[in-house]
Amino acid sequence: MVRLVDVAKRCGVSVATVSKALSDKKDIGEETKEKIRKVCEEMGYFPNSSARTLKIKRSYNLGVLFVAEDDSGLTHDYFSHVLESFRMEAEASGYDITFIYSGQSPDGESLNAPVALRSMSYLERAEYRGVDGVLVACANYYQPEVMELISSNLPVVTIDHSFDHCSSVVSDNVRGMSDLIEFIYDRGHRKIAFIYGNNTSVTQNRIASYYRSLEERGIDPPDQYVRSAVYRNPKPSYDITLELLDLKNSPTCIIYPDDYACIGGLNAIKERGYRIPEDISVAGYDGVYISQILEPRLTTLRQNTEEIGRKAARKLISQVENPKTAIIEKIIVPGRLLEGGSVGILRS
Amino acid sequence: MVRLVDVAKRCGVSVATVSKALSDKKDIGEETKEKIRKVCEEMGYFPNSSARTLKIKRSYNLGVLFVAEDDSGLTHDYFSHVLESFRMEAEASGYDITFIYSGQSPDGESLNAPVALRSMSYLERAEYRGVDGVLVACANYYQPEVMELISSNLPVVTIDHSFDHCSSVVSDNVRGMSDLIEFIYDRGHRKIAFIYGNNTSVTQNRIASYYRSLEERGIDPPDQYVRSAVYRNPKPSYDITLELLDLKNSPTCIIYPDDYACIGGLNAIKERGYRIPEDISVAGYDGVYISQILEPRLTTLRQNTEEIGRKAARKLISQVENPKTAIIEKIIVPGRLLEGGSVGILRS
DNA sequence: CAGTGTAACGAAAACGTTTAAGATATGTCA
DNA sequence: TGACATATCTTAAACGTTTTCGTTACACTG
Repeated sequence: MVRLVDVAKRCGVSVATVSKALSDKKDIGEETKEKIRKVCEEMGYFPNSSARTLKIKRSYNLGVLFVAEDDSGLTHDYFSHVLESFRMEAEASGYDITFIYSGQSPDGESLNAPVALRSMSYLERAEYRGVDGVLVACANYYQPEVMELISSNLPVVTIDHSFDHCSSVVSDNVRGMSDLIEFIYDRGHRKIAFIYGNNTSVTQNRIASYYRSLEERGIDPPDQYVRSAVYRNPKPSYDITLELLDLKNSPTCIIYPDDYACIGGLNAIKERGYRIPEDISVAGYDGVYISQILEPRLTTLRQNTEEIGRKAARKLISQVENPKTAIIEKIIVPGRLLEGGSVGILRS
Repeated sequence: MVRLVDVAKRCGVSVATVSKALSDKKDIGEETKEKIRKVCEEMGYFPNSSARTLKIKRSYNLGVLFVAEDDSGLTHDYFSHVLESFRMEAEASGYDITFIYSGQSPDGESLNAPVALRSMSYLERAEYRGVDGVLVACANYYQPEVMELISSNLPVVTIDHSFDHCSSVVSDNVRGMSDLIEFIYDRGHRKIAFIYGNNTSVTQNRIASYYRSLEERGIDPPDQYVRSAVYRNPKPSYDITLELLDLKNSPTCIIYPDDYACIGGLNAIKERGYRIPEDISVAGYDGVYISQILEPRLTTLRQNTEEIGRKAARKLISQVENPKTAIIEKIIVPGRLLEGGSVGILRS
């Protein structure tokens, strides 16, 4: 590793001069700067981020806290897309990304681990690594550890959940659901069931929007039409779909918690020998890749994960760089309806 | 942030003593150690990783280089599972994870970025952040930048590609393909087509194993049965499937590059009005989640992503911690055949 | 009692930066 | 010409650790 002192020697100046030249301070002569830059290039100099972080207390490193409900972690379709986009935007601004997790090893037995690495909380971990800010994407925002992090004075941006003391980027679930209902209603459906996922604010918004959108159209769905299932899990949706199909007054369209759960429904429907969309219509949510390569393509609401990730990165970075002036706000990102072919036109 | 000097004052000892007590050196008295540990706990002391890294030149941080062919990055199903498992294992050993990427921002215009952040190569980035080792999972291992990293003296473990000067963890594609062929053959199929993906060593191994497994059974597949498509892309597989179905001597079973591509095939088959597995059989590869919730479940070869990620982490960490004695090796991880229901029994 | 060994701790340098404060030379102005 | 401002560079302290090398006190040995 070539250090400041190496290029200083080569240039015949002090390390301070080199340091200041590189950060373009105005008390260094222009031709000196030029020469230093040239030599740095030649020697392949790069600053040592640890030394730099230690001194200026800015690491240009962002933490990412990712705890999905089912431990799916990175493999979660929605979150991984958000993260990828977040990563790219952060990258473009010169930030690196480090995962944050509590260091509670199974046995506390990390033999070679750094000194005193008893389990840390998320916040402690973030401080230990000196990250400048943290992106929190997490199913259960009310864990004490998560709350501690969010309530700290570290810049934090949350995804799909809002607190009043930190910024958030949320997918517009209210609008998403109403778009879906509108589309389905316009195709003649009146008996629309909704199977929803785990209890989160996302789910609550979708349920509220479902009821409101129907109400606006003079529809009061029976209780049996609104059922609880599990995100990304086809089995509960499969079971409930069978029950819905067996109702005396069965729905003509079923909305699922997400595209994966929807596939459980598809299987139930096929099993009963019904065709989609001729005999019954279905709609998913998320618009994951798979939903658009199935036949028929799913009618679903694609959440704009790129935009969510990008805006989250921008917001977080702006908070890091302008701690005084950055505004705490809730950024709502609309999705887009993918028509697919799983919702049929109903005439009767 | 509470520092060493803070707990030193509180304990009435020097910082050196505290530092040594925490790393359990033998030249500190037992009761002193006990007291220091207690005070650290009370005050919530954690070391500053930057200072520590700067001094000891070990960051307890691992880099991850992820470049998929199609820029899917983290959203790549196979890699994201490997990474998740890698992360968990690293976490259990007290290591954090940071993404490595070249810092070439679109315009080189990261105004607030650290000093002199012109674009760095992967290696430079890794050195800049001081990571102890790097996991490389990447489609194109022959990019100069990737080669530079792999050829450096930084500990590196590669996934699904082997070089003789660094360790690798690879999925057993030879065995995987032969297991698949064996299963299909045993169910009576003799006309087995193989649509393969992009040209990588993984693909080459599968192709070779396909030919060899058939040869062992006295089968010499016609050239039209072995076709080139694209990983994770249903369209080419769709097109080729139609062509295969239209052959005079059409196959009774088609093996696809992966489960996603297989879905393209499924659509083609449905379009022709054939049933699976009654009229034609199909097999995927990977065993992704979606493949097991479709109806019929895909017959596919599940790659053991957890094991691959875990072994990669163990290997990398062992190389980091025992630079002298760690063995450079190629670790081969077998997959497991998932029977599914997409390969039927052929009698004639 | 002089010498030696050992246990327990501290002083200080070092890691590679940044930056406040100081130093030097040069130009400007009254 | 002396005072002062300005431009350019250097010195040195600081960031929070780790670790080498002392130092001190004490016990033991012959």
